[in-house]
Amino acid sequence: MVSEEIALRVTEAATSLGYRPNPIAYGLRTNRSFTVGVLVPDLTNPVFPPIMRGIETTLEAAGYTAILANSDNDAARERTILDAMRGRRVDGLIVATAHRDDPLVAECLAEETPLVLINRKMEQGNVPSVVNDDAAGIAAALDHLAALGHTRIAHIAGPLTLSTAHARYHGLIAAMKARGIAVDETLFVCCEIFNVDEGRRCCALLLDRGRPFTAIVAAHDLLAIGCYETLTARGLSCPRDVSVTGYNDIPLVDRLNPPLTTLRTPLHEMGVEAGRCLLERIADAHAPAREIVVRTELVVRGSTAPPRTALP
Amino acid sequence: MVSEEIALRVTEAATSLGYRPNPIAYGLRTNRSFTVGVLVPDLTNPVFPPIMRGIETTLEAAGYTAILANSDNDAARERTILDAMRGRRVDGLIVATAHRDDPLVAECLAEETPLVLINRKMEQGNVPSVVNDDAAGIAAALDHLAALGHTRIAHIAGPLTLSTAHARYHGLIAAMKARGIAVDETLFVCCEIFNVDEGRRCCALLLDRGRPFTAIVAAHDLLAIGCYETLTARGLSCPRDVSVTGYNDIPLVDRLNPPLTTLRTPLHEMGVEAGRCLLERIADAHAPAREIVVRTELVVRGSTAPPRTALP
DNA sequence: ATGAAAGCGCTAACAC
DNA sequence: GTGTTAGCGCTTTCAT
Repeated sequence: MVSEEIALRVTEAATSLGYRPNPIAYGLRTNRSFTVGVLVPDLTNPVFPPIMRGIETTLEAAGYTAILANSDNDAARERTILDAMRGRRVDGLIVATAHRDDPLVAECLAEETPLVLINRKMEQGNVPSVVNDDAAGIAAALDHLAALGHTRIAHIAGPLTLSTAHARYHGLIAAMKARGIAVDETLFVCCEIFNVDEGRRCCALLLDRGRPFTAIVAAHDLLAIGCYETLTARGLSCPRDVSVTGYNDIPLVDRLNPPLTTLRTPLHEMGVEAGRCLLERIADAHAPAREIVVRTELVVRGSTAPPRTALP
Repeated sequence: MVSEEIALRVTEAATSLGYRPNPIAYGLRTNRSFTVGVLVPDLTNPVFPPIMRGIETTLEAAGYTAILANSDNDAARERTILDAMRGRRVDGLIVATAHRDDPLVAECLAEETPLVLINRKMEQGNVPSVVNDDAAGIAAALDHLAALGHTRIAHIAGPLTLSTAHARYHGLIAAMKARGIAVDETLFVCCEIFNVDEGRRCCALLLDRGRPFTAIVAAHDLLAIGCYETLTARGLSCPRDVSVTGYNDIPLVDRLNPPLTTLRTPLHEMGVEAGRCLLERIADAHAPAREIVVRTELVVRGSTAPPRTALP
């Protein structure tokens, strides 16, 4: 309607004058912030940075930015953060802290805040989520150990209120049963958090129980590293005395002594999918809640070997 | 002026009705977003998560939230991100990607955007920054190696456009001179990025030059890890044939084979300080630009030992 | 089709 | 002091 040239000159003038459309004003009017909240337990856990980058990749392309917060596994903090994020009018939420039955998530859902769980899923409620195939992953670890000849297998599980921990725990039991391996629940212990200290503590607990075992399936690489330490402290050698497997294949575990046999999860890809899934929900709050399951791959390294003799 | 009870009832009613002050409207009116932008090269580099957490700690207490972006060391991306952040009307910027002479930073400064550099500083321009004492750190590494008896010492530096790399490079040379150790610049090589691949490549380069050395001072832990790999690949042993030191003490380097001798930098604290410093600048854009220098501590582990014989 | 005006939720400036 | 109003920069609605 107006000449091309004029249009161009106007645009030029605008930029040269330093004009930038103000997203705050835009947001006020349209009631959107083009911001999404990402809630993780602790960014320092090496699984989260790649996930964050994946999320960023997707969101950025769609003009969204992420605001990140760490809950440190503290429900009160989680509540504060979630409130603050909703107060800031985030357009959606990506939550990596959810428990299998999480009132905070339920609340967000009730308020119709678009929400996607990552590395977590809800027991019920039809919440979109991105997870890896925990049962298959843990079964692969078990298969590997069984093939090496292990039959007395211990498990350090995560807190069973977390879906991943729950799925790995029950997946392992199911896999053991399927393969005719005796399930001795005194060889199963649950940690409180996925970190090295807890791995150390749980491994000691296992050893102190006095029931013989030749392998430990840990529900997280950091737990496996804790096992390394306790084993060393007790004068035991991995893999000679005890084989250990981890979960997630975080950076540098391939260079530990011994290199850790673990399950590789495509963390970046999970982040990408979570972002995509959230954008879908933002576009249509009543879109069907998809559950995206990514593949997990066993990476065999030096921490697993045939059993020498049952311990202790 | 109005009765306590009424006031309480009003507040109650407000919350029960789900009222939340709208920060978007607030921001539109006051021209503040209570948001700061944090720009890092790559969150996946283990130095950044603790820094982020430190930043978060400070900002959160002051009611600010951080939006994070990764530049992947790409100047064009950096520009896009910075534009996007300023477009979003961030109240300030924390930048970990700056070069010693960075036009983008200069531009932000010219626009009077409050800005703090972290783990970087500018050659000139009086920009507030939080850094560790690179010269002292690298000198501590050198002292340690010298005390072990090393005299032929190689250095894998970072890109010299980065202030940390620059300070470590020149700090090392100064320290060598001060101790009467011959400075052979053919034993110095600069990498392009701080990562394992570059460490591998640079170590190979050093070996291929054919000048004998018994120790490598790497400007980053990831570079040191790359050295491990090349040394192993060439049939050399660390620390028997070559001692290696890193920088930053990132997680798990204490559990490598051998455990890495490195310099511990208080990353979380640096984040906290950067946040604090930025808040100061936001409160008063013309506050004096402080340069905060945190202490660095040498952590001696298994990757350094007395020299056996000069290589190759 | 095009242009004018109202209003998003809040605060700051202004009268009273 | 206290209550009212204008207006932040944008979109959307409503006249024209």
